[in-house]
This record gives sequence, C-alpha cells and structure tokens, in this order.
Amino acid sequence: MGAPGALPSPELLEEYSQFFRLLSEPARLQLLCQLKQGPTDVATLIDATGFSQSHISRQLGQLQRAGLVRCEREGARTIWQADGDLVDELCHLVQNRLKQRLEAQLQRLEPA
Amino acid sequence: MGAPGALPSPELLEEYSQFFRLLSEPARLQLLCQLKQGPTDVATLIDATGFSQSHISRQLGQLQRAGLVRCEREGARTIWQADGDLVDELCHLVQNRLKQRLEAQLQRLEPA
DNA sequence: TGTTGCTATGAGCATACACGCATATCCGCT
DNA sequence: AGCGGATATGCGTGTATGCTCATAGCAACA
Repeated sequence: MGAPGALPSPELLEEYSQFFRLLSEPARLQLLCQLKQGPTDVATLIDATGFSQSHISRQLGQLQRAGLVRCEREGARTIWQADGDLVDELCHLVQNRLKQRLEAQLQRLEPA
Repeated sequence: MGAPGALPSPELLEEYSQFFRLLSEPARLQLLCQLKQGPTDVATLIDATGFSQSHISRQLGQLQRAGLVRCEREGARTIWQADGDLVDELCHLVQNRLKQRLEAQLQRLEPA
C-alpha cells in the first residue's frame, strides 16, 4: 500500500513533459530570468543575451503560449514581462535538491 | 526596484535546464511514476511500458545519475525505486498551473 | 503613400537525442 | 570452467529543434 495514487494518463505525462521541455533550454530560462527583473523590450533582451532577434522572438512565443510570459504593444515595440512565480518555485525546489546532493557528496569525502 | 535578486549564473542556468531536460521526456516520467508505485524490477518495467530493455536501462541510468532513482542488485536482477519526492512536488505545481490556465479559458467562454 | 524601425515567420543547417538491434559484460548455477 | 538469464553499452537511424539568415508583416511618421 505504498502508493494509493493511480498512474498518470499518457496525456498528462505528455503535458508535464512538454512543460518541462520549455524549461530545458538555458536560453529560455535566461530570458525568463531577465523578464523577472521587470518589463523589458526586445532590444534590451538582445543586448543582454546576445541572441539574434528571431531567436528571441521564437522563444518568447513559446513561453507566451505556455502562459509564462505576456506582452503589451507599446507603439511599434513590444514590452515583455514574466507572468507568475511558478518557474521561480520550481527552480528553488531544484536548487535545494542540488544543494542536498552536493552536501551529501561532501560528507562522503569527510566522514565523521 | 521590482527585483532585488541578481541573475543566475550561466552555470546555474545550465544545471537547471539539464535537470528539467530529464523531465522533458514522457518515457522517463512514465518510468518515474512506475517506480513511485514501489520497488520494481526491469522485467516488470518492460512489461508495463513496452519499451525495449536497452532503452529502459539508459533512461534509468540518467535518472540515477541525477539522484532521482536508486537501485539494489538482487542476485542477477536489479530492483529500482524512486528516490525522493521532488518530482511529485514539481508535477503538482505544474498541474495546478495547467488547471488554472484551463479554468481561466473556461471563464473567458462563459462571461458572468 | 513611401520610408524607417521593430517584430514575426519561412527556409535551411547543425546538433542532440530517443529508440531499437546487436553485442558485450556480469551474475548465479551446475 | 561453462552455461543461461539479466543488465549495460556501441552503433546506426530517424526526428525534433535550437539557431541563423533572409524576408514578410506591421506600426509610426515624413
């Protein structure tokens, strides 16, 4: 009786994996982090990341479809900003895990 | 003054993305879910998933290097089990987000 | 309306990797 | 030691996609 929960459906697994796939690219994470600093226009993103304009546009499009960023047109330009704290929470959980793993490795090197 | 936190280093972004990449494959998530049900041998995993033995072996290897699963040899066989609840927590957060998104779309279809 | 600046998109290339087949490695048994 | 079952790994293939260049759409302004 270890696990009362049933197995997730293939569809749900697919949804999960698609979402995590979004976060599996450093470029997208970097853009998300930049936008966490506050609303930003594309020129600034190009300057901050060094990516091409088309690349940034595509990545922002993917993040937007997932609801992780949103944008508002300001004249000809587009101002982007992060939408929600989900990614931060996920990253904090992962960071804690990484720390735990490294601390455990340390202890294995210097046994009491 | 929206964001006091500094930007993550490229190395940390790389670590994050590598971790999320592990979860970006339905096959690996499926294996993780199976192992959540309790310690399982490889033959059972082959039977439950339909994947080839070599594929399962590789995916379990990746998950093991990330510390998400561990194994113990039982004679010639290997018994695998999930290690920790991190993935469950991440999935729950994502699931809540997906639900919120769908509910919002619903409300947009039936305005008060 | 033509021009200029900003953004989105089609096409193409290079790379990463999931996945299976065949095979090597390893373990327990006789 | 030799054998049979279980797991790990080298290799090849197909597909997905990150990334760029060129170009098309679009908004403001002369």
